Amino acid sequence: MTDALDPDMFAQCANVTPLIQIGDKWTSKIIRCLENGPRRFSELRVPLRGITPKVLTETLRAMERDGLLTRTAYAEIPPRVEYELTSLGRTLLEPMAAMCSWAREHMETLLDARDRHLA
Amino acid sequence: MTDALDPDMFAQCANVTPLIQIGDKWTSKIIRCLENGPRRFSELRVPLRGITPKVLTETLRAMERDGLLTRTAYAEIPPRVEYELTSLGRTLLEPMAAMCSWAREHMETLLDARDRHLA
DNA sequence: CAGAATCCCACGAGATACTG
DNA sequence: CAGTATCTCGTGGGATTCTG
Repeated sequence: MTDALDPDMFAQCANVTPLIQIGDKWTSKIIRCLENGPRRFSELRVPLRGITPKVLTETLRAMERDGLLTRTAYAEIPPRVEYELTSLGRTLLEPMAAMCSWAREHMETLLDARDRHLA
Repeated sequence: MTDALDPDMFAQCANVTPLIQIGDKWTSKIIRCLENGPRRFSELRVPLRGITPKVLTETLRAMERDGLLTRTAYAEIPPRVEYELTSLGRTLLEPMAAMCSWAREHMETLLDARDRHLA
């Protein structure tokens, strides 16, 4: 059902994230990663380009605490843990879509203005 | 035309801002402050509860650089400076409304989950 | 009034190494 | 594989003081 995450799925978002953000630096990206179903810890690390395990753990714990996602650990070897958006977490997809839409429409204008100001 | 800003206009947003944010800590609040027309430096300081002049200046300069607002200085004594949203800046009002709407609907649920997790 | 100049600090987040 | 445990550091943002 869920295909592998695109390693470059955030390549275009480099400038967007600092301007419009949900939660901390990584929260909104994690939400997008979980949009199509549960994902494993290692799976998330791929598109989140070089996030350290420590920071990923911290972020996931905070999101779990806020009821945005659930953490499910399977007693297997090797261990497997899956993260999945809750219904509350999924409600964030809507405002996020609005922000992405804004970014697609206006981000270039903003970056142009910024560049012009450097000259 | 524009009434004075409500000093407590952000009283309810204390928990919302850290979760959903545009730009840095103050940007989204400044946008709201300018929603109904131009405002002066001192006028902005009121609802922005204890923002220091340095930080306010930095934030306004960054927003000006990004083309979100314009700065107009009048050669008077005492000096008067007005800040006003550009059309680009006004386009942010729409995604902001979506986020505020989300907050109104779901923030309590989130804070409940957070509280429950502390127990 | 609208800032500029300094000084300062917490904390988000990265690097690195280790483990059940 | 899915984390912990430390250590470290940049910088966003605050406090304070001064000025055209």
